[in-house]
Formats: sequence, structure tokens, C-alpha cells
Amino acid sequence: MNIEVPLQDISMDEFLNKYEAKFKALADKKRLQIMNILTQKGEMCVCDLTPLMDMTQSKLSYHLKILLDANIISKETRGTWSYYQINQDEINHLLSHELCCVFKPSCS
Amino acid sequence: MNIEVPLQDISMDEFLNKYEAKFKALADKKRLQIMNILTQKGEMCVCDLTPLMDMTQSKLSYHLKILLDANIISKETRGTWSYYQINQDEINHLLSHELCCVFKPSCS
DNA sequence: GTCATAAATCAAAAAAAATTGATTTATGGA
DNA sequence: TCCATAAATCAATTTTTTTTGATTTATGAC
Repeated sequence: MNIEVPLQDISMDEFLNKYEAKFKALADKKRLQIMNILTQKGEMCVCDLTPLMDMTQSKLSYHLKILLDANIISKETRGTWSYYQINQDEINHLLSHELCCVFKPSCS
Repeated sequence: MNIEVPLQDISMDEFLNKYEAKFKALADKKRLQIMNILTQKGEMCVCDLTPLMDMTQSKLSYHLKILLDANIISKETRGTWSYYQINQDEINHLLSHELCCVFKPSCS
């Protein structure tokens, strides 16, 4: 009852799953806008991001979670506030150098 | 009745629209798989891609069109056949060097 | 012309993702 | 403790995307 699949294919399958999730996270204008703001302003809390993005808090939390789950941004909670920022390493491994300054902070 | 918007914001808006469309095209496992096959095999027609992808012709055409509309692949029709290939320039401007060989053909 | 094949398109159904408004959880201050 | 604020989560709805199967268009062979 064993179904054999070459190792190569399994790892390619996992690879594709991983990148599908990352590109899905990037595939939304509002999320790209969030990333652009975080790129420009650095660390921000949800309450400061809400008026800038002009969306309800629950909607913003939803989109932040998608970016967070894809490891594109990271979160640090201090007190009642959650501070989000771009996960620079991840973005550098994913996007071309041309996307510097728009979605990639402090790149030369 | 004129609503003035700073030029900066208009171009950022267009920029975000453009990249949203490109990342949407990448945000699907089957389409990433198509890209991987085209990366490895170079130019391919739909009829040769169909058995490799194990999908119906209409479904494959649908996904190819999404990649084509996003300028990620290009098409050349010869006779009754349509040959598709990765649009290398586009991919180089979009993705990091790390994605070489998986989604980016003939990169050093 | 007819026939066979290649590929695109269409409309309906199904599935997935986003939005909404309400609720919950958590922290800190009075 | 009670209250206010921050942020996450939930369930229902809406919107978007994908899938399906059929149809259409186009090309070349006979």
C-alpha cells in the first residue's frame, strides 16, 4: 500500500506550497500598501496604522495576520500594543533588488 | 469638481495595482508549477504541457492566460500550436536571485 | 469541402478569500 | 475593583477566483 514518490518531487511540492503562501500574502493591494508604510516608517502599532490605512481595526488585523503567517512581517507586543515591522531577511530572499525602498527597507 | 491628488500618490497607486496583479498571478501552486516546467523545458505548447500538469485543457488555458496577462510568460503561435515561455526580463525584475533555476531560466 | 486536432472562450457551479460588525481577551490606570 | 483602550477572533455575508464541461475558433491534412 506504499505509494512511492521521488524525494525530489516531495521537496519541490513543499517548496511550491511555501512560495504559494508567500505570493498569496503579497497578492493584495492593501497588504502591499501596509508593507510600503512599514518600509517607510519602520515599526508601527495597529492603532497608528489604522488611520493611515483608513480601514477598520478588524480588517487591518486580518491583513496583518496574513502577512505575519507568511513571515513577511514580524510582531512584537509591548504592553497593550502590538508593533509590526517588515521582516527584511524574508523580503530580500523573495523580491528583486528593484523593489528596494518600496517594500524593502534600508537596502543600498 | 476637481479632486486633487498629489502626483506621488497617483504613481504609487498605479505601482501597487501593477504589483498586485503580478503577485496574484504568482499566488497559485499550479501556476508556479507551470513556471517551473517552463523554466526547465523552455518553450512548450499547451498540448505538451497538459499531460505534464495533469489538468484539463481549459483549466490550463485559464492559468496560462493569467500568467500571460501579468506579463510573466509570453506566447508565440505557430500553426495550430501556441508556444509559451517564461518572460525572463519580467521575472528578473520581480524575483530575488535565490529563485534562480526554479522560476528563472538561464540565470548565472 | 470534411475531418481531426489545438487552443481559447463561455456560463454555471464550487471553492476560497475578504469584509462586516460584534464579541472576546488582555493590559494598564484610576 | 471598574473602566478605557488595544488588538485578536468569530460567524455571517459578500466578493473574487477557480473549476467544470460544453462550445467556438482556427489551422492544416485529406
